[in-house]
Amino acid sequence: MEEKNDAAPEKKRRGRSARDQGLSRERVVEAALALIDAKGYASFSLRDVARELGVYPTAIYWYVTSRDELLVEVITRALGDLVPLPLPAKRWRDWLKELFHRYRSAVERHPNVAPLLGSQIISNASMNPAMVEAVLRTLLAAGFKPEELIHVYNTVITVMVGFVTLEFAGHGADQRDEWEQTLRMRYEELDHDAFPLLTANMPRMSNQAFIVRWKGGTNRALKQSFDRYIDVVLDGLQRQLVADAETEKRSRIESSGRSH
Amino acid sequence: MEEKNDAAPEKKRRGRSARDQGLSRERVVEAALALIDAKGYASFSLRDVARELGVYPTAIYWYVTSRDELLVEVITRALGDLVPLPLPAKRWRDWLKELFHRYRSAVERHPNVAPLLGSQIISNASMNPAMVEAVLRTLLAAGFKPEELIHVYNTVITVMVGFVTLEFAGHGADQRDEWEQTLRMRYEELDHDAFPLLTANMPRMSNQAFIVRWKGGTNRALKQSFDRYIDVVLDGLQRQLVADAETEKRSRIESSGRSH
DNA sequence: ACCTGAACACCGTTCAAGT
DNA sequence: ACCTGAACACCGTTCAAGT
Repeated sequence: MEEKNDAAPEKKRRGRSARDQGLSRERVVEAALALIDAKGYASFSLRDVARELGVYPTAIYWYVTSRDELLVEVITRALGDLVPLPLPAKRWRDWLKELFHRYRSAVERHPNVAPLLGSQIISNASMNPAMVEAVLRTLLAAGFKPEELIHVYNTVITVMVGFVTLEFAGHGADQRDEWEQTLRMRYEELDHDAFPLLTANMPRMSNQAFIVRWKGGTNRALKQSFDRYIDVVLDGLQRQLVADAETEKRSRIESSGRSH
Repeated sequence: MEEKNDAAPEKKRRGRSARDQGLSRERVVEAALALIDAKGYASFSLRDVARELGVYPTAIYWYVTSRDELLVEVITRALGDLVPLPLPAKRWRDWLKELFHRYRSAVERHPNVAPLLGSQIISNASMNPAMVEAVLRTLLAAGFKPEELIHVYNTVITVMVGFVTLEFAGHGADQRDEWEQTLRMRYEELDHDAFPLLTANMPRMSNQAFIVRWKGGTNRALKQSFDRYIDVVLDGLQRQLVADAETEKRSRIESSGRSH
């Protein structure tokens, strides 16, 4: 147990010498992200941030208007710049692949922010329009039609966010120990007759497949799955591109046939 | 503002006549889900559940050991039975499609639970092994090789969970009004020269595309995107299946060629 | 302008006590 | 067995006051 008190903030600087030249929005955000990295999101509090900075909790409000606004800034900082350098139009697959990898790397560096990525308001506010613009540019250049642009765009964003959220959310130093046992036992005591495939595949699935997980930490199998997942989606998108081009060609031939 | 007090629980039954024949785990979970449906997840508290049931907050602990355990039960109840009826092996695409639609429908009925789906521990604990088993059976029957089963499985789970989490999370009666303004303004004041594609596509994107959203509520464009997304992934998976079958056939021919 | 300090209205959870 | 009742150690946020 740590000593926590509501009284005067500690005047002794903790390690990184807080409050040396006063607070700033930057330093508040930095401290918040550091706390989430260290102790997880579940136990995150503004009061802890204040304690870490050696100030009263209410001092935070001079720099951010609410907890949510602070969290938006934290995610923005954690994600960093996601937009890859421009590539020739034909290399749209490579460009998207790099975008996905950049996003995953960012979350891998700050896995405890993952539970926040599911929360739309916070997630939306922390993504910058430049990224949206760049995705649209890439997709249009690749040849996707304006009418279906929105659906392809939505697919791209889900692919970027969905897997990684699931991969990293709910880990960290939080309280996982109790759940670890419960979940592990649930799968250990599984009936072989009722769940033949699941029990047979337990060695290759446990802690390497979604749902069948109870331990945190990074995991090579999931990284592989992520790459495979990306390839599946890009294959699917390319197939659509080809199909569209063909129907277009066909309809051009038909209409020119009619006109003669 | 509602009247909230820490004193004695209200004895007057609220609407649905709470406490008629005593509490039960079932009734606690039901009340919790009803509260989340009505007021959103952000403001959810055990104490509110107790108030709704007309008991002291601590009475809840006779039926669940913690807030997290209650939330797991809530998700389990909200998701319901996801496993589709068995289909012939060749119809694996239809089976998966129905699984995805069942999941989406469940979350659509209880959109306020969406932020919880990102949190692994809760999400994992609320999904039953029967679903995992059924997915494995379908994928193996479809012809996916045991070595890559885990990656295809992980892809399937992400597709099921990822899009819908993003689609519904962060909505409901919560506190969205303040953010609504902030986000709307951000996109309204966007520079046309710096973001030509985004500004040009605002009419078809605003509140219908991920990130470029500020209003809650269900949305037809996103449902369409979901269906397109599913098709893209299924196309990608089928392509892999075909590619695998071909390399296998080729290697069989080669080896038989060598043996003769 | 920037922070203190007190206060308000909440939380989840523990534990002893009642019936 | 099931719930009350008090208590503990927290929260986010508002607002007046200090410097």
